[in-house]
Amino acid sequence: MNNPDDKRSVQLPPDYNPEDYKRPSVTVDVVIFALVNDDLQVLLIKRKNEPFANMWAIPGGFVRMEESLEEAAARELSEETGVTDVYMEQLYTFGEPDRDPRTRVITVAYFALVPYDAIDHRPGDDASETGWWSVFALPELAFDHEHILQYALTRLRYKLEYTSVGFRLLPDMFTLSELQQAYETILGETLDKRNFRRKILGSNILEETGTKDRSGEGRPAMLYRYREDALTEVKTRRLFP
Amino acid sequence: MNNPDDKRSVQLPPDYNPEDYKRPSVTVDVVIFALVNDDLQVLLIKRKNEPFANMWAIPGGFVRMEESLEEAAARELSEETGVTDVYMEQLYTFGEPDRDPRTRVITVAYFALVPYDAIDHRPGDDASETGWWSVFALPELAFDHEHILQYALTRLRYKLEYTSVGFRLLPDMFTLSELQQAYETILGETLDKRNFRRKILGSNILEETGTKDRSGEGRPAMLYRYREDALTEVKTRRLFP
DNA sequence: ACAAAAGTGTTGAGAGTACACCCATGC
DNA sequence: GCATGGGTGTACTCTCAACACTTTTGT
Repeated sequence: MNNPDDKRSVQLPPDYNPEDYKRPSVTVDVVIFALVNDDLQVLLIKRKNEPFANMWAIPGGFVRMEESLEEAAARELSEETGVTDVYMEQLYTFGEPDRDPRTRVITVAYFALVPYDAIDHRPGDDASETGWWSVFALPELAFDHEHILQYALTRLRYKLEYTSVGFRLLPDMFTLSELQQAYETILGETLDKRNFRRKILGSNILEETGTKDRSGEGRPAMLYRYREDALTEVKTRRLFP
Repeated sequence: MNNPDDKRSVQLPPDYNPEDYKRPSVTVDVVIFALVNDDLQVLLIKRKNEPFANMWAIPGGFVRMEESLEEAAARELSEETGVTDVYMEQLYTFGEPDRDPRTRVITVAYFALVPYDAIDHRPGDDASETGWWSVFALPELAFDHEHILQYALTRLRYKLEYTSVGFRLLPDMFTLSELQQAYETILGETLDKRNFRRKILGSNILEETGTKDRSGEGRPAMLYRYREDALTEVKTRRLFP
């Protein structure tokens, strides 16, 4: 895999044209969110090379010439987690000239919501050290990744308020209490159980599975799943009628 | 430190592959909206060269090595309209490998809202033919620009529903009827006058200028201006309490 | 005085919010 | 039978949406 950090000098190709080399590099970075034990965490990679050696960074890499940005982001996600087919959306493109001290790098940032139980936890193929970090207790991050991560977190919270993507962080089947717990963890506030259930069920994005969760201590809870045919975006009240 | 402008050698990844080494070009495209005679229009440029010669396209250009994406977008806007300091936001980054048939071009799209009276209408310095086109009657566009433009229009309408950026298309001072007319033009629906005024004034983003518009036929209307200290984003009802 | 556009309130409906108790199961 | 979490309804408040007439000016 391309590691944007390991670089060495080579002679230029024969069809060298100075104009071609004044192009910025383009990378994709993917902020990968998951819920781990009622904590919202992100996957980070420990850098091995300068600059920012031994600091943590958001996973990412160069966009290849033949792949789309979405494909590049999905590839990065898959390489790090083994997961495909999860919720992912383009976040923003960061392109300050000095964000990478070596050269001009423009990065198209994505964020992904991954059910923790779907993640492949075997050591990464590129032997790089990865780790899950709580968004509430992050290490110092390389480049402008702190900024990107905070932006992603803001967007995730905002998105939770007017859509129902929260369940994308849960397993295929889940209880309403688990879903409510997820929302409370991410939004950082407690929600009323009856109102929460009324709104979620009223938005019609979930369906009962008919089975019940027997793992807990008290009364078994109905398991729900996402209705594939449902619209994720729940229309909120508009500013203008 | 590596010098990105070094013409004799460049830094490459360890698993160097000539295909990977080619970098995509990065451009910014700016969808420039203005209200012209109660019509929502965009500024387009007629292409003179292949591909898509003689077709219309969204103004844009390469990102220079020393400028940020925002600076590049502002520069393009200024070159085409002479306008600075208007509302502009990043829209989305489009990077399908085949969107430009010549080579890989990733474009960071912005959209700008320009008061029509602020536009410099002298012929462009680069002698390229530019024109304002109604978004409701567009010509065939080059590349994937039709897609970008429709995306921008969707975003603008969506944004109007939960923020109050509409007045960014109007002169410094404007009447509430003009503002309502702007919203109706963009959203494509009529709005109730009393409810509109109550909401706009209630959101506290405007202030009276104390002067009145004497140009119309009937009763002169109060002129308002944007309160510089106001928050543009009006908080809407959330999905979860 | 009349044409033309500006400006102004009220009411009914629906959604949001706050709040407390019974139910099903395992041990 | 008790501990544990699951599940349910109602009343009040507030925002939204629909609706028509008076006021100010120019001619």
